[in-house]
Amino acid sequence: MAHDERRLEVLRAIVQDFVSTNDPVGSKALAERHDLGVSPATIRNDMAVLEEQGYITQPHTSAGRVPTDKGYRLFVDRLSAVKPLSGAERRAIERFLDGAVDLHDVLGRTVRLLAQLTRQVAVVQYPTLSRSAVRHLEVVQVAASRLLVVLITDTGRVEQRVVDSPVEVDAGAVADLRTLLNQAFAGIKLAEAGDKVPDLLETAPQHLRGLVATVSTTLVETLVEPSEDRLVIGGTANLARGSALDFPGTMRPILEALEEQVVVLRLMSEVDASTVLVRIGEENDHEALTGASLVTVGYGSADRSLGGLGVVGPTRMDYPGNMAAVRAVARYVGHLLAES
Amino acid sequence: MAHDERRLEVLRAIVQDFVSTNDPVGSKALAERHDLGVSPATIRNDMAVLEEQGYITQPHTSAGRVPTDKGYRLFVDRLSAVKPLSGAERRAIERFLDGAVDLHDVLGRTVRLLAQLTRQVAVVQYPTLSRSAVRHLEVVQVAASRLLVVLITDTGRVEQRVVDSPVEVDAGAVADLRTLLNQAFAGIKLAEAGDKVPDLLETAPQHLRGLVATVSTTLVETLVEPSEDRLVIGGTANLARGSALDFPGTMRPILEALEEQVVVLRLMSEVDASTVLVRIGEENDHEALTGASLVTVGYGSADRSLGGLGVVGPTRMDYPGNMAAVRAVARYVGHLLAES
DNA sequence: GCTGGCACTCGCACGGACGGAGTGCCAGCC
DNA sequence: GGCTGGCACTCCGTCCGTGCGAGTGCCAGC
Repeated sequence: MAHDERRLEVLRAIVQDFVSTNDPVGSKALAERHDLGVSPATIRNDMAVLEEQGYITQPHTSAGRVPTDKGYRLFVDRLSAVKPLSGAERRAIERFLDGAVDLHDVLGRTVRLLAQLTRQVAVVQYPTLSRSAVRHLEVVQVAASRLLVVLITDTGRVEQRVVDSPVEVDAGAVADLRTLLNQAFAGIKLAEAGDKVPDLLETAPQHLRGLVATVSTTLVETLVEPSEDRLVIGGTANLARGSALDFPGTMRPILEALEEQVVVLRLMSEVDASTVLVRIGEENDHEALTGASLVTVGYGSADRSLGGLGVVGPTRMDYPGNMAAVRAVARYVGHLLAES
Repeated sequence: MAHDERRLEVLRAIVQDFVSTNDPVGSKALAERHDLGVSPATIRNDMAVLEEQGYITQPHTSAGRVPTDKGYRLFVDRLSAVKPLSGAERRAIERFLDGAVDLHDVLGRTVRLLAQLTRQVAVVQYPTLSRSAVRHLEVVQVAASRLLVVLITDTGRVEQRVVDSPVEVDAGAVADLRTLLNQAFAGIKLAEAGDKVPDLLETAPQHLRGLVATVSTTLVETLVEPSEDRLVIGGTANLARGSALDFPGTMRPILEALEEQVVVLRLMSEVDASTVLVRIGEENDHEALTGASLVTVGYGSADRSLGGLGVVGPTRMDYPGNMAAVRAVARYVGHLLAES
């Protein structure tokens, strides 16, 4: 069994060296840079086995070895210790995020912070609407038969919809509508808001029914759609850093996938706040991302995940470091949003 | 003078050919592809003059000529006819933008549309806050001494601020505060909101003064800052399209400048709705953008510019096409926002 | 089961040769 | 005076052959 253990040690060394140098790593360099206690020849044997098992591969005969996706996976699952953040990094997180004036600002700072800490592309999801609850609904009249309805959630999101009323409305009707909507929906999770509509319609006074029906169905329909979930993306310049080195093809499909927010949103839908989720290369369903890795986690309080955040980078990334950064930032953002 | 005219014609041909092929263009190819009515030898003479005047240059001896920034400038100013959009493009604009549910959606669609039409990076600015007027202010209590103030502008922007009150407030105070704020600020341009604060404080009942002061100064201070103006950016994948071909250095500084929204916002501050503004290469103050060109224009109604939008791309871009697209989109967005 | 040695493979960098595209200039022509 | 065809020249990009170095696999020995 000592064999197996050393072999894993060799794999770890290969991953670490390759991540830091971006050169295929050979047996000699490995023996020099790591205290494996054996000679290059022995390492070569181990490498041959690792290659046969599919954990590493050589770009061409007589080049060093490079980890495969499977190799990275093993590394992440069994070989990487959680790397604690440095004090400076912790302080940076606080300094960066404190003083944000609103949700937009918090998430904007978060994405910049993450991009800076990890030197990767960072992605932050707005708190999911369907899991948010209504804090307040505001109705503003913008024209005789046109209303602007503003939804404020308990997570700080503010959404607006313009609704055309079937009939002209006056100030009194607007006030009544506001009261009715708030009575019906305040404190209710958006995912469950639809269930309240029948009740609401019943209690509404006759002359307001049409208006209430229009407004409430518009709200429920357009706000619960997952496409309404939003993303903030930052640090795309980091993609261009190693460009040719990191992404053998081009980085274009990745940029496209990021702009196609739906793709990333689907990935985000799987996160939860307790574990950092790592997807490596081919593990990604989406074709454009098969050359990339994602490190994601949910943020929010213990009992309630608000949304996800994470980073996207080459498979050749510093997994322990990125996992630590993503987790730390998510925790801090979770606290921040729980407070407000 | 016939000389001069033909020389300009040669410059136009060079720009057009170079934009479409990305190869330095030689005298022979020019004579073949354009009806200039003279032989390559003559064209060579003209090219020598154009080069001496600084409109074109050769990457190296015995390569074709390439337009300089100055050459593009002349082309844009005197040689390019406004290229009308095709019917399909016009229809695309309408199809793409109609059906947007709110401001966020309108601008998101706009940026995607522009990126698609021009195949460049597109940038759209949110309606400037300082030029917007207050439509409504809403106050929601989130804790004993913490209020959420929501500002709705006549351009459809919704901004929120959390304000910590110096004293605990009750529901009545919140309602009074709401009324006071709306009385004071409704219809007022944000840029002038600061002037109203003293009046407001005077008319406020004694027991609300502290609260009103805190809230109104927070609003005025944080909302009038130009940094509060926002940008939507899209089509960054287009940067990667020609990458090495279009941007000799890397595209990284450009991505960085785009993320550094302040840079672009400053550029946007100069636009107005009547003329399309083109900045070519070195004409850009910002160093990272000296290899790029910007085509921008303001959007809004005739009497009032709300914000700017435009595209960023290599100096080697289709200026007439991009100018036409940018202008058409800006017009349509202007109408759309004027309605709501 | 580990190690040192050795032959082998292969990619890459270097350098010279070649071809092609394009130019500038000049003499002649309209 | 201006345009044109011809010509010599320049220089880039490509291709090919060589040498070098890194790295491997295998084998015999400890």
